[in-house]
Amino acid sequence: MSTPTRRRDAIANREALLDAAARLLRQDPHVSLDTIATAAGLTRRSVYGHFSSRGDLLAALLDRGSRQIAEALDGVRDDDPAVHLALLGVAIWRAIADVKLIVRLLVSEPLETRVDEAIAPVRASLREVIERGAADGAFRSDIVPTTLSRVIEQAALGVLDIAVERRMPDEEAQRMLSATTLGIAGMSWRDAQLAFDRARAGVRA
Amino acid sequence: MSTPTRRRDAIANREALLDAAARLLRQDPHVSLDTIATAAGLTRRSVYGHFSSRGDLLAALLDRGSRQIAEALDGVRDDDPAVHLALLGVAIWRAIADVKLIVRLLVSEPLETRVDEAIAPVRASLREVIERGAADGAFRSDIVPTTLSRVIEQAALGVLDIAVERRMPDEEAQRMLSATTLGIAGMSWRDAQLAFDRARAGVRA
DNA sequence: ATTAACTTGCACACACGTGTGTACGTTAAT
DNA sequence: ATTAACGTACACACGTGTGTGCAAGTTAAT
Repeated sequence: MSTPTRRRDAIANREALLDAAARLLRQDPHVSLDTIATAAGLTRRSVYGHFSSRGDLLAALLDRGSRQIAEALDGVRDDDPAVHLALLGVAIWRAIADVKLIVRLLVSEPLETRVDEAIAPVRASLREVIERGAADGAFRSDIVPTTLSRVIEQAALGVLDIAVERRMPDEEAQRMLSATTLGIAGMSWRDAQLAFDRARAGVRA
Repeated sequence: MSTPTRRRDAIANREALLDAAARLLRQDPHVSLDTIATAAGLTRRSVYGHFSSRGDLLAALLDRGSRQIAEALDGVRDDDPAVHLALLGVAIWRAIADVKLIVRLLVSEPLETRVDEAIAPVRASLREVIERGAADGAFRSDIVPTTLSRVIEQAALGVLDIAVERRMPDEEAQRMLSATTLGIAGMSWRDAQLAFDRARAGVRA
């Protein structure tokens, strides 16, 4: 038989490991496999039944995250740069949870190139909208788009930290994310609010 | 003699250790004492001549940082909340470099209470100016000051990361810091620019 | 020049994390 | 009910980091 006959409790455990890893790595990028395994209801030994090494687990986490991001990125497009940026925040809000920690791993793990690959589409989308907004006067033009998008990205991760830490409801987290990104982009908070509302209206429709 | 006759190369080495620790811990909160010692031009063994343990070194770093912050905080005051916030960023730019990493250690090290104590004055000052700005209409009022100041704090740390990583000149880093903080606070980027320029003029005078 | 402070180099014990092996239970498949 | 997949419990080797002891060297003091 060519069927590897994967048992369904096994794939559930694999997901549980990835979930636990995502949650714990967010707090400390150096959590031990033992901690992760225990949190997932397994033993450290059995982790190696799913992943050949620690790095392999991280790589799997990265894959899952980037796939989620790619999905979230679909359908995000608007002629108004402000609305577009707000949409970007809303769309990514859930997807980025896993990838957030992966950015943190940039320093400590030897996965830099793969991480860059995974985040590249988001960065590209962000830079594009920043440039467009600067061109039509909605966003600031005193900071080069490359730098500005990095700052926005970093700040957005910070907001996510706070949102997670305070267990904010989705709506509030999204509003905060939009307030932060649009604010750094250069908009006054009243204009940013309008853009966010228009973005939500568009999503709902 | 009650004089412990501290040798001046010893106190220089102690400073070198703290400097190296500040620089390296910023990149990775788990750097080994060996790495730190070598970067400071010493041996791991001799570290224990200055600090009784790893935690003791971190505590010393924390003390130095909070003292620097307290100094930087003096003389930061302005009737215009926007100018005040911009001034805060400029004043803290250098001082916060050491403390930034200490915030990161919040997770992994058992220094939480001391860290909170060290940062408390900054947070208080930040919250005060946020409230004042919201009251007079310069800043946003759709987010509670407590949350807003946390977001600004987090974003400012992110900007510092980028500034350090890109080796930005002081002037640019300060401008970016002000652009970020004032932007999240709710100002349009043109208004924020004006406030920043006024802040710099005041500092220069 | 002599003393005391400081640093070095080596040694060791200890804790913790990773990766692997093996025998023995459990659980999902057919 | 039987089989194969999966998990557990114990084991070990290996690497890395911490904290300590001690003898010998180097450097700043007086």
